[in-house]
Amino acid sequence: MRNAPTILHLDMDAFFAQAEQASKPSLRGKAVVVGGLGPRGVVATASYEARVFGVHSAMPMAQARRLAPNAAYLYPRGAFYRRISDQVMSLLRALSPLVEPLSLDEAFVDLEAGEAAWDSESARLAGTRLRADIRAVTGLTGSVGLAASKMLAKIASEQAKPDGMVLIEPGTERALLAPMSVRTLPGVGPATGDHLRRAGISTVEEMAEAGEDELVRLLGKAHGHALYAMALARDDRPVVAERETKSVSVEDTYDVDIHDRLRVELEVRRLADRCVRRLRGAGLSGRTIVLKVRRYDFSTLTRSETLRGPTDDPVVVREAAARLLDSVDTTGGVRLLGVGVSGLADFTQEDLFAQAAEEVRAEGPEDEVAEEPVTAEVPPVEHRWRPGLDVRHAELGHGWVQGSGLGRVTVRFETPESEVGRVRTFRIDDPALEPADPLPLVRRRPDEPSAVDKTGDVPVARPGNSR
DNA sequence: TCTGGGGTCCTAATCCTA
DNA sequence: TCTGTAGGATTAGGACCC
Repeated sequence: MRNAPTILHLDMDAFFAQAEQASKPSLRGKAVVVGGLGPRGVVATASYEARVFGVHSAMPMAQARRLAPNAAYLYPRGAFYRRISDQVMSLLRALSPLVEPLSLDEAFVDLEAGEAAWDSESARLAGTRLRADIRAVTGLTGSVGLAASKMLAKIASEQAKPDGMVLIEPGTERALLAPMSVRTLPGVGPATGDHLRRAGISTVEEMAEAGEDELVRLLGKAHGHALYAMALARDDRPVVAERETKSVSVEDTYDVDIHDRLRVELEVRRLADRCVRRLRGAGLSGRTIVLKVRRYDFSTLTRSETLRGPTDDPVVVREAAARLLDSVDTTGGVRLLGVGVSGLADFTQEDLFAQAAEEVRAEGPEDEVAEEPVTAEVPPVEHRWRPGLDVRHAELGHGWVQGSGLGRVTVRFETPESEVGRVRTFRIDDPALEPADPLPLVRRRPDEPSAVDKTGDVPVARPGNSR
């Protein structure tokens, strides 16, 4: 492990919720919950104002609504968040070539590799500048952790939240970790946490005292060794810039359980097509097809089949998924279906099954179905006016959907840079109203110096919308 | 109103093959 | 040809992460 705190972990604060608040002035300072709004949705992100009511990620949306009935509930806008994420990641890559994104809103940066920092002093400076740059470019706040290892940098950013920075001085790590809950360590979730607690181990110190052999006995070889090292604050994992994809999958949870076997088969076909579209979009093909079924009682099973060679042929994936479904009993109903492909290759090999399917197709008339093109799915009408979506009205300009139902849609007309806007209600088929792209959160004038300018001073952060 | 979606990694059983 | 075995590949499930 290095002896300078030059690994940086960035974590955007309540990212989705904060982005929505920055985008919609009327939501600033208010409880905002982003997630699935259907009957089986869960919370993706809750703003800090919503967390006061006990709402947190992964909580069933129904429970969140009971706890915070007056919060704003919004659908996630993935493309919008991705755009902001790209801006943030660019700022990180300006610091170092070694940037490891963990998700849209989190990443590790090896500052030493980028010669952006070499000791505590320079690391602190880099972190401070980065936070200011993120604020200037995106209008949002992120928290920064600095330490000599990934694990500690992540723990530091957790402590820094929201909108802060924490640096863990080398040498102080073990003392800092000792009193913390075992759940602080990466890789200790609910199951492992319970397991350890039943063995009388609840703090990191107790873990270290238990010893490596005992942890291996309790948790298995890989997990035991890894967690013992973590408990001693030993973590040599490097920051890895390019992690290649190992699998591609899609899944859907249905609002009500599906009982009809034909409908189940139809859904599996659609999922297979969607999965292949994603696979091809990434320029990949794969050998192993996986079917996932979650039954009415939440029991989950997977079935997989490995082909002789990689494929990205929708017909081949559809047929494999259908074969796998044959071995699954779906009486009683299913709540979720999923199709995935693993064993990926970044080339597309003409595989034998695809060839066979091609030959059959050339002959029989029943291949109308197999010929069905892999087309984009058109969203159902009721999803056009999802809460949170940006819209544009011919006369009233830019706004967002506050709610819809009973043939009406309620729109608030405001933009990231405007005052809190007014609300108007329209018929859902009003021709003056159409979906719109999100507006940028920070408008950059052409003459404004770039926030990434290395020689310039730290840009002045914009006022407002901190969370 | 119980429990999303997209991933990764590990383990253990079983099967195949040398 | 029969038998035993070691090791890799496949399969299924679970834990964890954001």
